[in-house]
Amino acid sequence: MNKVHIPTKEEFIKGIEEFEKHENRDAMYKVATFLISHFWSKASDMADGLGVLLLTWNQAFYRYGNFDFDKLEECIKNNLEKLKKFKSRDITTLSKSDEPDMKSIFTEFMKSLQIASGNMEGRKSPVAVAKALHLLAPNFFPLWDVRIAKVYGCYYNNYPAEKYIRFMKLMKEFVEKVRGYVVLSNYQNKTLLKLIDEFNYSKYTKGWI
DNA sequence: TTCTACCGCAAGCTGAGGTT
DNA sequence: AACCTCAGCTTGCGGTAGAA
Repeated sequence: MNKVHIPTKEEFIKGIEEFEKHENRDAMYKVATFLISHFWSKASDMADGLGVLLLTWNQAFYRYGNFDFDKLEECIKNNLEKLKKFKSRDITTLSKSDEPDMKSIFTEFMKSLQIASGNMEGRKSPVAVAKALHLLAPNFFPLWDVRIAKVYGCYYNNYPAEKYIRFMKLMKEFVEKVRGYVVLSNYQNKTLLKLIDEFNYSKYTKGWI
């Protein structure tokens, strides 16, 4: 399915409500968001902030072994200028000319966030990359997981960066359609992309609605 | 009461093997 | 080529039943 199903306002809000009812790890998102914005441009502290989220939310992946914080710090340093630009952007401004930068940044984060030791050394996680990029540019990079990616026809077993770009285009359309559904200040100033992930997670990953 | 063994599970990934 | 399904992987933790 490559066509975006746009929910009604009622369905959308129901998804967000169910997420908040069932999912109690959301505190990590707030803490990590604060750390990233507070320590912006200090790559080492930013890496710690990302770690807060990744090692909790993405525990299903990192239970096999952690990523290397030094590598992540290096990756953030190398991409800080690009990240700064994306941070100030909204996904609705996404254009074809962004694709080379997005692709290279996705690929570099994929390398730096791979499992760094143990039997599963080298294993990569496109889901973790999206979480990291979203924290760094919360109005520009969307969140996904395997179930959500499949529903939107963006399953990432091959060419994950390309699939993520495809997913971004779909989420851009989603944002444009549901913009008027909610007043963000009623949702602890989460971004629309975060709320969309809560909806997607409730509907497609968990089947709560 | 405390120790032990066992079960179930987690905002996932990979590969093989299928279909379209 | 793209896409999907599903078993298998692997670790640490909380809960539980039963033994010591």
